[in-house]
Amino acid sequence: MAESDFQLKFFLDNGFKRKQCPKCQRHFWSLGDWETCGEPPCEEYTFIGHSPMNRSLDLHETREAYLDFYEQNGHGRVKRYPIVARWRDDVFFTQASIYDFQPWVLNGVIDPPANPLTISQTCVRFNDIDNVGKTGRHFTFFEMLAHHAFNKPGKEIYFKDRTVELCHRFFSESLGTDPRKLRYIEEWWEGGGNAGPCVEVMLEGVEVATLVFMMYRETPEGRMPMDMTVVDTGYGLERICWVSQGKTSAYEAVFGPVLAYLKDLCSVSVDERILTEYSKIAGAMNMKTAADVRKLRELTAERIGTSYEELMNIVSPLEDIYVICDHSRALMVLLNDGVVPSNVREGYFARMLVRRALRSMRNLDLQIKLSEVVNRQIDYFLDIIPELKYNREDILNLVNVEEDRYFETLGKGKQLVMKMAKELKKGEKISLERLIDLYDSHGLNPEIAKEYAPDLVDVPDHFYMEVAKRHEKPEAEAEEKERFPENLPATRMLYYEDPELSDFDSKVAAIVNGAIALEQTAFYPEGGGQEWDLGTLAGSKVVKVIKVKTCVLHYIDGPLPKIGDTVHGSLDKDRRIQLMRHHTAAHIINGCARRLFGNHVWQAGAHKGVDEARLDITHYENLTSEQRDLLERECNKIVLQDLKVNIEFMQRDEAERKHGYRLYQGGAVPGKIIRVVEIVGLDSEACGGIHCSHTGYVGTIRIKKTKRIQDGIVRVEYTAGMAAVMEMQGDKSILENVSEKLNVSSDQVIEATDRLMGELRDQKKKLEQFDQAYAGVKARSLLDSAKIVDGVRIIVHIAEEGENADEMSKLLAAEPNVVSVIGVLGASPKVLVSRSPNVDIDCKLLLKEVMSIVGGGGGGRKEFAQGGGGDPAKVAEAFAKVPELLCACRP
RNA sequence: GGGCAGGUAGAUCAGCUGGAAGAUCGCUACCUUGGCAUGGUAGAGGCCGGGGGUUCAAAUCCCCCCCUGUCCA
Repeated sequence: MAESDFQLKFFLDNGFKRKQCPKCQRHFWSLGDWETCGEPPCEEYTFIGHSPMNRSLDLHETREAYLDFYEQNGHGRVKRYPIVARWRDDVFFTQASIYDFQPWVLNGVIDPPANPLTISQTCVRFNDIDNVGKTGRHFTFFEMLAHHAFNKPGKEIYFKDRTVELCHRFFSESLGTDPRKLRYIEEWWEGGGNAGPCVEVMLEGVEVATLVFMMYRETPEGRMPMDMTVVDTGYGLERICWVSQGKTSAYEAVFGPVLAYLKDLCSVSVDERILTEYSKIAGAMNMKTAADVRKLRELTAERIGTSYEELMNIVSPLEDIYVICDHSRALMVLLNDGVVPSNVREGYFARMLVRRALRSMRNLDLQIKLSEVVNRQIDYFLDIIPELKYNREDILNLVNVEEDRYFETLGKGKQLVMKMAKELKKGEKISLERLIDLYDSHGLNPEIAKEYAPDLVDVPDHFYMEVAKRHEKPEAEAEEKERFPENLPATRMLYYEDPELSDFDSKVAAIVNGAIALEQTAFYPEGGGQEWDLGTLAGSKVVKVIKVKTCVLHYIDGPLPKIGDTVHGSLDKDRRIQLMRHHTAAHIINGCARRLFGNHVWQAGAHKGVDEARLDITHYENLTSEQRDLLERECNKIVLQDLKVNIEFMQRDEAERKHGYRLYQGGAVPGKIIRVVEIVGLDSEACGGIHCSHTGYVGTIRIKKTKRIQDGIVRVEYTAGMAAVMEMQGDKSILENVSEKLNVSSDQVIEATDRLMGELRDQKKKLEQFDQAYAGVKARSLLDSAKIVDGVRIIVHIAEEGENADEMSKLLAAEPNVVSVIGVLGASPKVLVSRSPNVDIDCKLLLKEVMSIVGGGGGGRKEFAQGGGGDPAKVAEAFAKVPELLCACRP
């Protein structure tokens, strides 16, 4: 970072002065005469109770004011991108407006939807979730207002000067802020592999915007200048709204009717003075643990001259209300954009929101369902996120399902706590170790555990840090990806122009990493879960075809041609057709599943091979066999209706207007122009795959099996076309085979199998009965011929074929005055020693003596012992000595 | 993707450092009563998630897999 980075013409021409903050040492620019940079903790909030703006705006008005201003100033207004960043594999959620354009716009693959552009991007961040409700300014869900400009060489839009000017004019002209109140802090920004100078915009103690000027790229060789420089701004919608209203916290400003509703339900009254101080101190604090929160409260209590407890009584219900507002809002957007709550990945965050919100509702003793709150959020956002209208029912259903699941978890947790309580000694408490266990393994947080057992649980301040410690582990190393050179030649994709084309000629454009890049190709590369085409190229077999950016690379099993050679390519047509059928079938299944089960159904992954294919969909429970068959019937109805499949390259805006965000099923590429595959009346997806022109061409669709591969995701295994026929024939031959073996006709197979299984069970039982009876007879005869020593019948017996030694041993011991030693010969002999309860002999000792002769091991109790191993030939010898050994085993 | 907990009768769960699979509820039949609630007696119901290993012997110990729950990214 250099001083020259910030010597902007705009600052210099307009009389801005550069100063250094004496507290944080950073430099800042302002028209006003300020001592410090203005950012907490160097300075406190100064707007609460008296907004610096000339009008008070609610959330929606603030957003509109912003977008309108930039639209008036030559920016294209762009609709928000989904909150699930499906176009990226490095993050789950959209966390900033620039995410919308990474990596595809920034790396130059596609053009931005407008340039310059303005957007209000829905974002969600979970790293500060513990601060939500407490600091007055942290949210999980928020909107980032932004204006972006992408400057390509020779096609400059604007950079630092214009950016700062626009920002300054927005606050001063549009919102009517005294321009002297704005302070611009010089900073440096790094992230996502890019870097550059940035300016933090401070207003009355609040950072209302950050203006980033991306101009460097981090590479293994070091920091390099970017070909394209980017204006990346971020304005906090919620913060601007807050400042404009001058309320005690951002929550009071942005949550609107939902906050009013909850306050009304809980009948909380607010002392503005307390909240103002609380908010000011919170603004200056960095809170990490429960102890920090307590410190915040103590400081506030001290400042306003009240006790900690009194302050708690006022503040904590409000905090819970804020949490509910925030989480219900975030949930609404997450669920609307296709997240299904689960225990992994994106879904976990939705689950976390539900559970945390429910916990707060519990603290407040609210007797309503969470879905009721979400429902009100939907009302408030209906005009901003129009899809909510269609998704409302589904969103509420998901919340209800998740709420029920949480109560199940709580129920189980309660049982566990009760069990632990029983095992504790008097005066003992449940250890920290076990509390962490309860939370980490069973989802029961210690606050609730304390509710179940108030006297047995102490929750330490550092509890969640202890949990975090458990998860500290060396990170798994990332897989080394194959590197390709920059600037690969773009390939003309003949498969899009004519899907029927199977033979073509092309010049070789380049040889890259042992693969051929052609000027044009009919070979479809791996993509969208569809396997690549096979065939021949330049006289050799094609092994693999992939796409890197806009270049298709062919790997062949043979000598490589030279650059500039003209080569002939020929596809395996049958394979291509089968892949097409499976791909179109995937869209049909996806569309039907959504129709049948709800709008939360999205594609979560897919694979289309030749013999079989699968589609993973988001859904909260596995399909029943009835649902599976229903889905299969619906899909085949679509096939029989022979619907038209339209494929069209469209302007992104137009495509979204026509089809909505449903387009982005398989990881959408946000470009200016997208390829839309539309099954008329059923499903439209942005998709690069090769498809059938009509659904009838797909042929029969068979849904083989559905499986819950993880919480929230159901895998649908299916086949279509010839693969389905092959499978049906396979099933037929299995049935034939079985009916032949059972010697019945195929429609009697079920009956015959039932009968057979019944017979088997009866036989088994009869055999057991016989076994028992035979053992009884045998035992009796052994008793009759037993040697009697001192009134005790001593039975020493080597079991013959068919005798049940276990049973006999048991029966003998049930008679009075008996000691029995039974041996079973075999590769490894076995010895059982038992006695009547009234005989005082140590069976274990006796067994030990016997086994010391035979050679194996054994063990047991005084009443019964068993052992084995050793030499079977020595069993008889050992048994002959039993009478004398017996004397040693008397007490 | 990683960590942790769990999988035993229809349900809820015991089963300790390996040694002959249990309780409670529910189910069936019978007894007690004029009938019901109930009480009593008897009975049925188990590949101890699957596969491999150690051992004379595995529900129990070890490894792999499957399933469920949970926490973290």
